[in-house]
Amino acid sequence: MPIHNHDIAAIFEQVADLLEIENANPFRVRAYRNAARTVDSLSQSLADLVARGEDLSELSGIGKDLACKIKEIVATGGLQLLAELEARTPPELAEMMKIAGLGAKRVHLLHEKLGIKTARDLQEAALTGKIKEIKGFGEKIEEQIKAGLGGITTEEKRFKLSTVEPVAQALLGYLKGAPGVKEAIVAGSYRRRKETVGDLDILVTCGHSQAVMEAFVNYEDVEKVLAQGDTKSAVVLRSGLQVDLRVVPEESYGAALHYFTGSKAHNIAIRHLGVKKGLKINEYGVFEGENRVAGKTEAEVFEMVDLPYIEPELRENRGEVEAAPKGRLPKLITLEAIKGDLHAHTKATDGHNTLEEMANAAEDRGYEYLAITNHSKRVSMAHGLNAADLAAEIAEIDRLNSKLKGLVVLKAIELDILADGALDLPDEILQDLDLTVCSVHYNLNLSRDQQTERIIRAMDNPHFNILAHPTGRLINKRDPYEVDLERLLAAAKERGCFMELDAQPDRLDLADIYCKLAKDMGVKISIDTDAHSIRDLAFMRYGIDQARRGWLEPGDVLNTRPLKELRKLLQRS
DNA sequence: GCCGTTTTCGGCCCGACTGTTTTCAGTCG
Repeated sequence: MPIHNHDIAAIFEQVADLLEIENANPFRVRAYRNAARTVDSLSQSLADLVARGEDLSELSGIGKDLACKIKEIVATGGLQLLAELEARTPPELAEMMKIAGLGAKRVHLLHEKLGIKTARDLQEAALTGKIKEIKGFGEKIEEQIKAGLGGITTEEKRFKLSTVEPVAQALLGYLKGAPGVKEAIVAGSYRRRKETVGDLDILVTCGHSQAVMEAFVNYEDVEKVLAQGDTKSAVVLRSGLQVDLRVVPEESYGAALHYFTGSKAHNIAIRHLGVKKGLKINEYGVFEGENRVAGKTEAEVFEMVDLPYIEPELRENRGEVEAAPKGRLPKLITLEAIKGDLHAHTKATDGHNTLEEMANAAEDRGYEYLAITNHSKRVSMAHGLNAADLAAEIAEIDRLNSKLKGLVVLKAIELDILADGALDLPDEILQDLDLTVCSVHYNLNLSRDQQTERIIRAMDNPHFNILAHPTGRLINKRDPYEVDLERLLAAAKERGCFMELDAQPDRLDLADIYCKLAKDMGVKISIDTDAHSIRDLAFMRYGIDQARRGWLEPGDVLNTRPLKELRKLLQRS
């Protein structure tokens, strides 16, 4: 079983939790949490890096000690330190920290004073009223614990960006209508356009904050008020989505927007630059001693630490803070740069619109081209096309193209990559196409090596152009299949193939960190909607969001090319 | 445990709200 970066990050998080409960040096705890974050957002596999003998202490937040620990985890699957911690401190205590109101200190006290080791112990203590008798605890905290115990096993709930968007926009509209509100904006991971959002952070400037806070907690969709103060309130909506509202003075708007947009790691890096220049940076501004020297706009904040403006999508502390002063920030792709969509279905298989309807909708979007990529025969569930069906579709597209003025429909197909790496239609028919997208739909459970080799074998076919939804993941539903993306990218580069960024909000596949890896390795990405209806063509903007998070510029993207140039790029060999 | 054009030792981002308190610790983001 290969060790994933995610597994290593989880072990470091667990170590951090247990150390914190043991009241260890808080900076040591932070070091483990920082390392977990670094490891989790790395696009290359640590197991591979270890195998290649690379120096892991080059990674930010990883020193000599943690580099050794990573090697230990890769070699043994576990960590001696964690085993020792778990022998001293019951691991279930770490789970308890997920209960609202319980942190490391209180969990430690529960263990020390009442001998609580498990969630069951905790429940019993809460029900028999023992908890409120501990000094520092009370009635309310005991109630919070009782209420929180039910949710202890559920995983951290994150909502898809596309799910949250209408909720956020409705609430934002409501708040903009509240008395005295001047500016209102959603910050946080929503503004960074992360594929999933844990909660909403809304920032408001206004005359009198109390009226806004009142309006906020009385919003019709609010189920529970978690906190209500003069400058900060928090609620849970009926959907379970938590929303935090912050009110700041106008002169602090930029600093607050920067602060609440995050990410946390980015903010820490920026503050670190501030500290070096003798500046204090917080949500109210940039301060030199007592004097506010900046804060009205975000650009001012960056300027104070000698940086150009950094786009929200880049603020993950994945190199943007280092790249910015060197003038090496990417000029991120925008929706307007897209000249066409290279993955779309029609009624001929599992789409909902006809060829002509799809073409007209694409033309309405101002596209130069649209590739029709219906499923091939192996995907029988979607009534995949056989060679004769495809021949008929090609003829139909030719007829349509002779009528169309502003748009060219490209003759294409979404081929299934069979378990042995063969493509599921004969080469004779494929040579009549403008391009192919190829994807894995079945046998998702192969080993990492087998899956990688299967796909590379498919790329060996000269008709293979674009690997569609390259990891097969469905956000919050299905993990990516095991595959060595770095090898796939190297193979694609060698053969003149491309990777898709599938813009379906359920997929967003490739993920941001792999888009950046592809860019770094010189493999172009095709941002496609995989549309099954004319409405789905609008998913392109989610793909753009993800591409921007992956540092992609127009030049890194295949379908920013005019048709003539696109055709040239699709010619292999 | 990490990190270094002030440092290889001594720093490490910062503020709001809540609950249990009589001035503050803990939690959270």
